[in-house]
Amino acid sequence: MPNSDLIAELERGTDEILPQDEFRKRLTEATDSGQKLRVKAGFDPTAKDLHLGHTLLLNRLRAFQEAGHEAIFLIGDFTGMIGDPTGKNETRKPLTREEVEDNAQTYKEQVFKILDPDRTTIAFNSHWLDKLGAEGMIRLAAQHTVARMLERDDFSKRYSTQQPIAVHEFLYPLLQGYDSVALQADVEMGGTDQKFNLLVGRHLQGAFGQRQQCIMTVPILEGLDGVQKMSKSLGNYIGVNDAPGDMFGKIMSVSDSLMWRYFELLSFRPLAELEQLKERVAEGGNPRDVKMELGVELVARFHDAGAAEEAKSGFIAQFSRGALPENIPEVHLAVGAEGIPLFRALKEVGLVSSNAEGGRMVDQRAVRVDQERVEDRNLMLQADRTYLLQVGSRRYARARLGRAD
RNA sequence: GGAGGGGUACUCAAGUGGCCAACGAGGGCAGACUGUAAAUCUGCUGGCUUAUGCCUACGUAGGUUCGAAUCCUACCCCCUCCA
Repeated sequence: MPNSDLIAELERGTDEILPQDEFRKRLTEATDSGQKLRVKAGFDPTAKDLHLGHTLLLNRLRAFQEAGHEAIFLIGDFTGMIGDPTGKNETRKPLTREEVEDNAQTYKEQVFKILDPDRTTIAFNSHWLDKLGAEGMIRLAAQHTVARMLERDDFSKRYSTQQPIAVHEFLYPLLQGYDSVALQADVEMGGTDQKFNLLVGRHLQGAFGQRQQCIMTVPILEGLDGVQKMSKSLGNYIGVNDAPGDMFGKIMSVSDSLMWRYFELLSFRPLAELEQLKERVAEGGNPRDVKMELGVELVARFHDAGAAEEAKSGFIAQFSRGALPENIPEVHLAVGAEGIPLFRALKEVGLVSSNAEGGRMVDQRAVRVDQERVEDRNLMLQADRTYLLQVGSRRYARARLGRAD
């Protein structure tokens, strides 16, 4: 019989567990009989870089691992070629075998920052889906009805707003569900947006005469904007591979209300401790300082404690005291004897994407040269000199001007 | 297969012969204010430097016209209803 602390730890940060009493029952059974639960979480190999949103799931998986259960990290190399229909109307280009393997490799490196490699089973669903064949596919498709497919929130929404739905998109939930059959999963977890797919897996296991998996959903983490879900394509993410300074900076740029959300979902601190932090702020403590603690915790998790402290002090130096960042990229430019106008140099150095934008930035008083604000876009930068160029408060470059002739 | 609706910039969305590089909103970027906060306010948000200029861009390809996102023709794609 697992104690209630363990159950709470496994269920921490989840959105829904269906059916919950069955889950607890199976957990008890497994503990009593010394059996391991097979806990599956699938990942689409199209996204190469994991971000903090993905880690919510990994944290749960790790909790199961620590409780002695079997974590199955499923790489959807086959299903990735379809692409989960998440409302984007762009068609995904199929990945080649090499790309999939390449992505899988990158995955592993990132995933094992959280999971214990010795206790993780990695599976590729092409293993069994390649062999399924047209006949198997049709048998599979016969297990579900169009009406039930259309129940999926995403499909019904698109259907009613006259967005296209391709037939093959219906196959995705079926295939993902079949993964659970092939793996004989006891528990499957995913984001709340996966609920439908997870339930299809449960349904299919029943159809194939298996004991049906329990499903566990974790919340979708909001991105840096605090509104949309964290995703790479929206550019509002914190990647697990982000450099310590970037990671820290991104966390600091988050709004205070989002900070609490991040604390709740990402921090490993006990809930009681979070209450204390909230109290501290309520009593007049600066939320910024609390945010720094979150930054330190997360940077330490994905890098190490030393990097975390460095990121923090670097941040304070740069933004609170206005010092220059440490690693300013240096770019060599070859210019004529007359030099180069500022707006053009900004483009050449890569700080802006076009000459026109460079000019605009200067006009908007966003540009500094050697730390002095410049308002003349035509300012000539001389050859044989080095200038520190700055656009806004985050974009820096050192331009070393050599002679072209 | 038939009938109808639709395809405009990062997204949504106006525009139905010149005043359109294209209203507006969102997003993004920048400035002010700050805690690199958030919220708010302001500006910008095709390219070529410096041009009453040129090029690229309103699904694709042609055409009409002094002039087209707007009109015509063909084609492609999406949606709805009918079969």
